[in-house]
Amino acid sequence: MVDREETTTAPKVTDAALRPFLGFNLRRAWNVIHADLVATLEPLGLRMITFSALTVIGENPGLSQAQLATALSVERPNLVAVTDELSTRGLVTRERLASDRRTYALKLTAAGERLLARATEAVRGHEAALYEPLSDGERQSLIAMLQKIESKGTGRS
Amino acid sequence: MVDREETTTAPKVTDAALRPFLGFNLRRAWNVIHADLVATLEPLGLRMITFSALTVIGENPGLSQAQLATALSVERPNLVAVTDELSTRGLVTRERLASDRRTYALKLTAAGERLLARATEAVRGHEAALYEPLSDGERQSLIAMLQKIESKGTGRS
DNA sequence: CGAGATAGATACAAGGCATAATCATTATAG
DNA sequence: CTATAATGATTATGCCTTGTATCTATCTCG
Repeated sequence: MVDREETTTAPKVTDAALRPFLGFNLRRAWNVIHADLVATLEPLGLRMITFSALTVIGENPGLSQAQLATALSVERPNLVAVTDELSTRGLVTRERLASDRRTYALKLTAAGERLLARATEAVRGHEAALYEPLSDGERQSLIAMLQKIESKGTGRS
Repeated sequence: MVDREETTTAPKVTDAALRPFLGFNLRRAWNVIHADLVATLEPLGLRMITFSALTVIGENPGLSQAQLATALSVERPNLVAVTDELSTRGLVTRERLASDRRTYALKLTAAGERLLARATEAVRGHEAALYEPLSDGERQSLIAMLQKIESKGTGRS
């Protein structure tokens, strides 16, 4: 076999030049969280978007799909499949408002409440594992810093 | 116009139930950074992936495409279009290695070096604006915490 | 009533990202 | 030395997510 080392130049490839950038580190951390979160929700038959939708509906019963889309920062058309799925699975009810028959009032069913409770617990556990190297104070400060960064933008992706 | 308040139920939709989750805040912060970063690189004719590639090539001259793919956490096939573009634009050279004529040695051209320098400066400015609400110490601690979270994962998305 | 706006839905296009298969080259085994 | 396996680069392909344009039904306002 041939000597793998070039003996003259860099034998290992580094990303040190990208490490000082906040965006790079944020993206990599997101990759880790995302992969773990998907694995956490998959046994419950949920995706990130359906879990988020359940959470916001549970917090704001009776809201419309347009309001939900705004809260989740997704376009209205992309929410249709989500509410269809949640409705078909019997997790959410869509009732027409008497005052405005264009809009739906979204509410969790009893099954939706139960699944949301289970999913919330699962996600808490998932986050606790990722949070593990951080102290309580660090976690709070991390979220606070992320929100400060978020506030610098217009809010849309 | 009609009174927007329902006077009986929640007039505003909140995402307070999602705010305690690290993943939610991270994703929102990423959206802001991503949108601003795209806008920053667009005038230079760069995308995130091409900027990252230029940076890593500049830091590791002579590396192969497989090494670059690993460093950037992208699949090899998806890197072909990137190196094609950089090569066509005269920013990067692809030279066959005499020792192994399968692999390319990627290097920046003089034009590539110049564009990378300009882009790096632009991205630094972009990040400085987003960083603005944070102190120097907070920025270091933020990146350190993100790297701790990243280290909890397997590294793949 | 008629113009304009809004909620939801549909259709469609574009980008990101992963897999499988292919080709050329190199390494390894008999 | 020849056959086989392994690797770098490439192509083709498909999935998933997300955005835009458009349509219908309904509501508000003049």
